Amino acid sequence: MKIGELSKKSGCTIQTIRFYEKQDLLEACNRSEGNYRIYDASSLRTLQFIKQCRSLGLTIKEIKQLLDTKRNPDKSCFSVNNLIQQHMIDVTQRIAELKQLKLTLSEMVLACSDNRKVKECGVLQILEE
Amino acid sequence: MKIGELSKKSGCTIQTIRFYEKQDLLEACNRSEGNYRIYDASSLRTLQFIKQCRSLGLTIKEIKQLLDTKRNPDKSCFSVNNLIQQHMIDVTQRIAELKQLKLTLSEMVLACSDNRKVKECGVLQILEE
DNA sequence: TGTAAAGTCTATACCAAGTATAGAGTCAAC
DNA sequence: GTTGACTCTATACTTGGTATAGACTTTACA
Repeated sequence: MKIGELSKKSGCTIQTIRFYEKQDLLEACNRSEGNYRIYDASSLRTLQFIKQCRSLGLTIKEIKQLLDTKRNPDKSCFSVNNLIQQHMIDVTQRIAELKQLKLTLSEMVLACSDNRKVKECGVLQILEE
Repeated sequence: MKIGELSKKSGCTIQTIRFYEKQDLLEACNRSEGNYRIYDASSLRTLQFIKQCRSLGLTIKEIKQLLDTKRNPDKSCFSVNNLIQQHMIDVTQRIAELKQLKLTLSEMVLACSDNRKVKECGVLQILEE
């Protein structure tokens, strides 16, 4: 299949597919006579894997490591578990930060009301502290 | 004061201060004979305000709007309240997304254990679904 | 007074993970 | 034969900084 079809089947844009190839996430595929990229089912599976990983927030570098790991089926999967666990710790940490931020923002919302003037604005006063 | 002192007092790096100036967040300040930037207490206050806003996750564009608004003390502060409320909605939304992500990640962690081989890895199996 | 070190200047490149565009070539249908 | 859809490469742009090179200014010390 050509890149347009792969794009539709995977839900990635054409640009993104080419971008992943340049980043060595997707290996360079065969080309048609007219220099069009020709993909097969395996390309689609890899792309879906990449997309899944990206939706978890893994970086391209991390996904590259996962893809490398997958090429050695008999090695230990420790690094995979480790990556996911560390990522979960990071996400947990980020949630905590955002919750604190939300608290701060809610205090700011309470500190003012519409119909005030800028010079009386409770939000700005907090921001100037 | 020169930029190094402003940097220490504000906690922003020298590069960041110059970056904010280029982005029109900090207005161009006076220069010494040797072309060094010379700041005063008002620059420091503005910079602290910017830093505070950035710590809330406001974008440079949004901060610029706030600074513009501050220049008209007698106008309504509606836009300020609106900005913060919308930002809180976004943060709330992001927290929900991250919580869902954390759930997914925790399922993945449970799906595997160390000491498995790559071809048996529960995490990779989920990622390949 | 000379010089070395510290501070500052501008301009440019880099990061992540794409997105957007221009300008050219290819392919299929009518 | 030509129109339109598709694809190609290369390049620039996004965000919020960070890092660097190479030059200039100022300060400290002998």
